[in-house]
Amino acid sequence: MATIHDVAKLAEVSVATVSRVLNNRGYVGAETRKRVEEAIRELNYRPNKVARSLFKKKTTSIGCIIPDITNPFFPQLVKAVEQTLNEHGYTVLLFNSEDRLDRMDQILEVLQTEYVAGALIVSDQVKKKHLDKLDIPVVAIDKIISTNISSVTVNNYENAREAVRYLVGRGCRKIAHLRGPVGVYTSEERLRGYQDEMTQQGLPSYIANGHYQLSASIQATMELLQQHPDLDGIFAANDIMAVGAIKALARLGIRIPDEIKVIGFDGIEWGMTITPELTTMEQPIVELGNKSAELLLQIINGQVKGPKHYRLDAKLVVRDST
Amino acid sequence: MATIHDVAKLAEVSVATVSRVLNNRGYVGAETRKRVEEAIRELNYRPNKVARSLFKKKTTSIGCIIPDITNPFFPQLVKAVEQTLNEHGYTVLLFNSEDRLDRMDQILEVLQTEYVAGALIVSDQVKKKHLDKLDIPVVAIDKIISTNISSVTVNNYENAREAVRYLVGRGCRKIAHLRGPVGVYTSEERLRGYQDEMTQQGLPSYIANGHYQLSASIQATMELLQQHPDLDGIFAANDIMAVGAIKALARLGIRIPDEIKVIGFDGIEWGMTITPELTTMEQPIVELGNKSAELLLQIINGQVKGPKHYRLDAKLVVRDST
DNA sequence: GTGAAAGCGCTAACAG
DNA sequence: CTGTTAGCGCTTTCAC
Repeated sequence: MATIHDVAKLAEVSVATVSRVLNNRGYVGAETRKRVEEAIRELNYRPNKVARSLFKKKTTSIGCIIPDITNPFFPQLVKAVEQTLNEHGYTVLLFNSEDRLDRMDQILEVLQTEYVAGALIVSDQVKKKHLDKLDIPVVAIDKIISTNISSVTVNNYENAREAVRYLVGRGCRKIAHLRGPVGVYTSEERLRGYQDEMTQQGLPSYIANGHYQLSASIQATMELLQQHPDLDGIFAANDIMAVGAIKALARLGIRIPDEIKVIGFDGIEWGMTITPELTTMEQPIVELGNKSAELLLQIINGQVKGPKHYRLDAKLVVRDST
Repeated sequence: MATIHDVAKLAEVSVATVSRVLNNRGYVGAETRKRVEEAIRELNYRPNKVARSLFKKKTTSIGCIIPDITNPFFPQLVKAVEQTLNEHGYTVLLFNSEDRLDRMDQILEVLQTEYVAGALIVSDQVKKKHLDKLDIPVVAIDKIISTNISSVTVNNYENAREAVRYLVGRGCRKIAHLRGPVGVYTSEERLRGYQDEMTQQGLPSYIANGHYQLSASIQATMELLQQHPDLDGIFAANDIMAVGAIKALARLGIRIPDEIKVIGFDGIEWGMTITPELTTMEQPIVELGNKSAELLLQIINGQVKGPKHYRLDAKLVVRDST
């Protein structure tokens, strides 16, 4: 690998001049610039990022922390994030935290000593105090960590109400909710949306916990129907649980959507592969990823002052389960 | 952030001594060591990785290049890789290449200038010559790039034959193969396995291309059955296509497994959520990821000389589709 | 306009 | 056993 010195020697200038043309900063004579560019090409020179980082105390890597890479929602998100970041010359350092605080502490320390330029965090466990130690720009995705930490989230509450309203509009009156795990931001918001809408509609609530998981939701659905055989609608807080519900209903021999209608939340591809295909509130995952990455970049470049909070909307996608 | 100088000053020693206790290299008096450790703790000092990397010309990041993060197979792989690597103090730099060569060139250059310690690559496009430029250790996963580049793969050929044999054992005689994309290593190997086994069994072959994709495989299955209504078995080269086949069969009103049996290849969770649940050749994904990461680490640490090639076996998992 | 030189934080000879 | 020193490759004052 050629260094800046090699280029300087070949172009018969000082390293300072090479650095100037590299960064397009300061005055450089047209003649000189040409000679330098020539030398760069000839040596196939690429500036060493590590050396640059040491001086700048900042790399072009962005830490991206997600709780569970095997949940299909996150890879899609990461893909969008990665795409935007790569376009701007940044690189993604990926961390799978399992949303465990001890892992998180480790990760945050790594981010610090690796001089990452910023971090994108999806976590229910991280609180403001954890982030206070580190002084790099952060954007929270999908959950709000604190009002003074920027975020891009989905309108879980309102969109959940919309899902319920849709079911009501399709004639459902006894609608159960398969809720996600306790303490998880999105899960609590969707639950709140369900409850408020049911109350406003003057309808009774039936709630079971499916923990955002397949097997748990199958179990939960079974129990729900045992206790309330006359349910005519299920609003699952995510698609995986909706798939579980449909699986349980199939086992019980209950016809969808005739006897009972099912709607999910997320919009993962998976929902389209089952029979009947799943109606769902589709999250704008790509937009969520792009927007978060762009916002972070803006903060890094100082193009934006205080914390910003964006809220995107999920969109109803009607398929065969309703 | 405290630097090594701060520690040295507080402990009243030179930076060299601090460096020695940090790296556990060279002689350090017991008394001195204690004072240094004390100072480190007091200042909550963490060595700066970037500075260290600049000197060593090597970071503790490992580049991980995968073709498609939205294919559930890869996130599972990345998770296993990440886990092993993190345990050893390494960090994952993730790149989604779409398996496009132009992206790949960019990525390889980044790996170079970022001083990554090594790379894990899943790609059908990358050839030996691309990797020759860069002189960092590489392990190819899931595909063999060249005999002198280490690899960890799955026994696609033999395991495909096993899948076919199983179908034959269950009484199938007219077995079609939904093949993956042309030119993709795993896809070609599985196709070869299918063909050889069918020939040996003295059975006729029926092949359609599902491109490893859901929609394409639905289409392909429809056409297959239109031309050969008497098929009694389908071996799909991956689970996604198997899911597509099952979906197509459902539309055609063909009963599984009574009229036709379906087996996939991969073992992704998805296969368990559809009805009927999918029989498949389950790949040892976690082992694949762990093994690759370990091998790479060994190469990095010089614990292993020439290129090594490991081949793991997929395992038959019988569920309801056969 | 351009160059010399200091320094980012760390490691590894080389002395002593 | 411990300290001094010279860089790793780059950027940025500060002179000229």
